[in-house]
Amino acid sequence: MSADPPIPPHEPAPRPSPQATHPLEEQRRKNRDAARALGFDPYGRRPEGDGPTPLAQALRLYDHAADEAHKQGHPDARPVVTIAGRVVLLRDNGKLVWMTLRDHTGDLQIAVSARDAADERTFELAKLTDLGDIVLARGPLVRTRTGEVTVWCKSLWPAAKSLTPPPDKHAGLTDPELRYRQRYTDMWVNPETARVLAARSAIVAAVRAHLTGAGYTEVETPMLQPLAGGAAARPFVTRMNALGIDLSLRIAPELYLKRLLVGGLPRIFEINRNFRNEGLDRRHNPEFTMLELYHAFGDMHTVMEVTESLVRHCAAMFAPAPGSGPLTLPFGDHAVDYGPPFGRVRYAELFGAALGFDMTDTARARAHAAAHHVPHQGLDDWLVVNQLFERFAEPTLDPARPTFITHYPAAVSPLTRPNPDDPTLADRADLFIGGMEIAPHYTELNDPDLQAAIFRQQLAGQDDEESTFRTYDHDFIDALKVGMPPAGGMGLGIDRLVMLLTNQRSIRDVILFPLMRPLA
RNA sequence: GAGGACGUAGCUCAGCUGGUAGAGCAGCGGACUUUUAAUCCGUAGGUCCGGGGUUCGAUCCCCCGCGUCCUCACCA
Repeated sequence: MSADPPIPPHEPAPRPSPQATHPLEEQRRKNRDAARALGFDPYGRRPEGDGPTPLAQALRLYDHAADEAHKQGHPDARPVVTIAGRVVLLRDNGKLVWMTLRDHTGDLQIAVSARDAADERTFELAKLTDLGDIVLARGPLVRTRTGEVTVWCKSLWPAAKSLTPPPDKHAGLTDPELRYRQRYTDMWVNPETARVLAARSAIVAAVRAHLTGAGYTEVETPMLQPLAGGAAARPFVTRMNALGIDLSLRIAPELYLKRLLVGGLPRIFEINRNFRNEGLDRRHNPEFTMLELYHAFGDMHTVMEVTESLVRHCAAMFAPAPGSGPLTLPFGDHAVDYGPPFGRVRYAELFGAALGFDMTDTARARAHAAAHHVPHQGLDDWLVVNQLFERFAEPTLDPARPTFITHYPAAVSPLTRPNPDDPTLADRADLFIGGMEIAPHYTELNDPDLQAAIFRQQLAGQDDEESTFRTYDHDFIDALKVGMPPAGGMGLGIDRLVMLLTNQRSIRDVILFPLMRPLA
């Protein structure tokens, strides 16, 4: 390998006239053009060989003995590396320019000395480099007087000019709006952002590996659906020109996954986006990522075990001391304990403890709702009870202890099989962690007549804004008539899981590009 | 959808009772070959979110709009 520029310079590209270019950008254009005049391509090409060594890896290649030997005048045996990174700090010391480079693995310092650079123009390039530029550097690894491993550059090449001035090198980019709108800047300026987004990838990969290893098949079902079913939510509607019909973006994959159970796939999961036409807040983005999983010849308890092991498995990846001590991770002011077993509490029990009366006392429930400005007018009794439950009972759960709420009322669980011992209860369990609903679990309904009756009943309450189900999916009933094996099902909010495991209080911090209102 | 807070230099932020705007970093010029948010000297940089109103005068007070955040509602 030679130290020659990996790319030939080419002619300066004609640039559209900058009518009102910001002076800071104008200066950077000048610096870029000056580098061009030195014979460098400011938008370089791939370097020779296998490409640059990641910074963390380059750092580990430092050879102390070789460095010392060289300092005492012995032949130079120091490892030479080619690296690339974004310039995040720049200290021009006259005839010696220091830069801190950053890539996805970390930071590494380089130095360009007028004495030791391969040629004068390399040193001149260092003087023309701006914060935010991406550069390629090549040279031996040394340790400075103050002990920092540094690439002592023989060569330096531009890889990409940054015409946009970067945020404050110390304060960084803190304005949430700018962070979300300019994620590309946020990602390299704020290491915390990079950490969270890398964690998200790791979590999704771990979920896939864990489930695939446990014998589940990953499938993909329609995002565009003639009838958006499987959950209680307003869908987004879009137009399909070729068929002249409206389609909904899916609110849940459930009804399709169950068709696959009918078709004979016994253990399936899907990780994909759902779209719900509702408001935004700290816990809600209109599109969010959901894991949904079905297990034939299982039930609610089967999939609860899957969730518990899955969540614990993912939590363990972020535990400070893997394999030893309690498995706790911080979430806000809490230390959430992911150790076994997760808590379990019956819906009725939690309701009674929080409200002070039995949930079957519907008259009292209505009175209580009225007294506390909880929506109740025009709602069925059970929906009133559920309103009270969500308002007063859910918050009494310990946020630091993952807990399943079990034995939900059947009336608020339309796709769930009623409990065989008490048909007013549904075989459903919701996992709560950190004050958030993370994953519901169900023993699925596979009786087509019962399902059809529930659809019809839900449809009857159509004018009622709170009515949970709006559509009668005939094809789904037809599928159930073919015969669906008994099954357990669950859905797990991936974004919320990532929030928990990375200690982020806003869902927008775990989504690469959260929805923002367009600028005018 | 409702209420509250906020919007000032590229970034992070000050700005008193209404009197025409400041700092740090970044930039530019200069000094400096082992720096660490380098340092030192000098210097430039503004639609005070937009529009209207009150006032002799508005970054500041009032109204409307836009955007963000927080709380609530819907929802997972």
